[in-house]
Amino acid sequence: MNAEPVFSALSHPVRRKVISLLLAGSKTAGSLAEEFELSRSAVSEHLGILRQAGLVREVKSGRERIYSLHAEPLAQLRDWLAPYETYWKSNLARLAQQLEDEQ
Amino acid sequence: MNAEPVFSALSHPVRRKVISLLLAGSKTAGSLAEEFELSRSAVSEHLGILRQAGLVREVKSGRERIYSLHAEPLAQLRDWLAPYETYWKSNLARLAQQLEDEQ
DNA sequence: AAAATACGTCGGAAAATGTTGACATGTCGG
DNA sequence: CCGACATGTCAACATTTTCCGACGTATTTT
Repeated sequence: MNAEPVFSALSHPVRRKVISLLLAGSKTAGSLAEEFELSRSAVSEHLGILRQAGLVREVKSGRERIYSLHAEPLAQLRDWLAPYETYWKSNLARLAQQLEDEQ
Repeated sequence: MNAEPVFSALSHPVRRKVISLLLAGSKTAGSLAEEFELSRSAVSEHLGILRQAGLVREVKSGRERIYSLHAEPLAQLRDWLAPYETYWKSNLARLAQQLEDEQ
C-alpha cells in the first residue's frame, strides 16, 4: 500500500482544514470555500486533490456538490506511523538505540 | 501545538525513507545518501529539513555526522489523526454521518 | 603538510505546486 | 425561456520546493 497520495494531500494546511471542517458534517463546495481567504477556484482545486486521494466524497445535489469526509485512507497514515509509535513510547527501544549509538 | 512542520517534513518520499532507514539504527550522512539516486547535497538538504522539524538528531564524530531518529514529534501526527481514527473505526459514527447527510 | 574524505551551504536552474480570473456547464426560480 | 447561482476546469502567472555542482571547512590519512 502506497501512502504517498495521503501524505501529499495532507501536506497543505488548507486541505487539512477542509478535512477537519468535514469532521463536523458534510458541506457544500461553496460553504467550504467561504472558510478560506482564497478564491473559490483555488479551494475547488484543493477539493479535487482530496477527492483524488480518496479523502472526501462528492455528491451532486441540484446545482450544489456536497462534500463528505471519507476517513479510511487515513488508516494508511496510521499504519505508516505504527512502527515509530512503539519506538518513541518505549523506553526500552530508546535504551537499545543509545547502546547501538555508543558502540 | 502546530503539526505543520511535521506534515511538511514528511510530505517528501525521500524524507520519509530517511526516517524509516534510521529506524534500523543511526547512520552517517554519507551512508544515507548512498541509499538514494540523488546527489549528496540534495540528501544533505533533506536532512536539514528533517533536523529543523526535530525528527532527526545530528552528532559530530570526527569528519562524519551521525544521524539518529528522534520520533517524538511524530506524536503530533498521531494526535492530529486521533479524531479521524475514531471516526473511521466506528460504524456508529458512520451511521450518524449518513443520517446527517440525509436530513 | 599535502591529499583525500565527509560534510553543510549557497546560487541558480528546473520542476512542482498553488492561485487567480475567465469560461463552460448544469440548475433553480420566476 | 431567462437571469442568477453553484461549481469544475483551464491557461497563465507566482511562489515554493527540489536539485545540482561548486565551494569552504574540518578531519583523517599518508
